[in-house]
Amino acid sequence: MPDFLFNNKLYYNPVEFAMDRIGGTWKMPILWRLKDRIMRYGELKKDIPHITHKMLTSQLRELEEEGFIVRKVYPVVPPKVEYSITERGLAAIPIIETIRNYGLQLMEDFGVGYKK
Amino acid sequence: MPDFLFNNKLYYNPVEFAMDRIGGTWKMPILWRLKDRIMRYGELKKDIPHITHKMLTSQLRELEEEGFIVRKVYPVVPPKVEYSITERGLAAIPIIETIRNYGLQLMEDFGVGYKK
DNA sequence: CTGGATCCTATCAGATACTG
DNA sequence: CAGTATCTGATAGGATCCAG
Repeated sequence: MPDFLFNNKLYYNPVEFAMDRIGGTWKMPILWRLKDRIMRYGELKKDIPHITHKMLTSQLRELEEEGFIVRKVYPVVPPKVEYSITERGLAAIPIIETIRNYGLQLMEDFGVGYKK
Repeated sequence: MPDFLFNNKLYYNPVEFAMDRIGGTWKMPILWRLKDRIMRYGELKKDIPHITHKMLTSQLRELEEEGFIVRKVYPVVPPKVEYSITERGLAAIPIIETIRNYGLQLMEDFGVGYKK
């Protein structure tokens, strides 16, 4: 598997490419919540624990630019913006589920307990 | 899904936990190469393009500490060290394969070509 | 041959303040 | 309500040098 370029960045393998699109701390949690419904910015913010305003905004921008979600702005006051998932975004859902199940299995293997 | 602690680090979900174990640029490439054979340090170094001495060493240490690989030292001069995969490491292989296939699919979807 | 330590840089991500 | 800008600390990763 040779190296390849995408957006002027050098990748060494397909795993790295995939993780650059949907990896990081927040992209999967966002896609997961949009998988079966449209949500407004504020809803996402309330629904995803710990995420900061800045991170939510920037991650939504990147997911939109790369075609995983769609942003729809209603020209009203106060502003209303809705986010929905695309075909490309939906294709990522089974992968997220797979990784999530593996994570649960690993947690059990490591004997990880929940914080009270 | 509540938060939980592992090694004094706070995790928000199982995906994050999994990616902290086998994510990053180098851990999957290393596990992948050990999946069906024992390899020496120098072999891994030669076989994984772009990896630096420091990163190979540190990633091997972490994978060993968390039980994904085993390190066997032969007390000879010059030193000989062999790395092999464990049951826990083998359990990660299908996940890596899944992500890899998804990455290939995404690359096609994005029309990514190879660097000559 | 294998490994450790040091220094340096780029990027990531949190906090905060400001805007229409 | 949603978004932008700036500052700053934390972390990942590369280059290089020394050691048994």
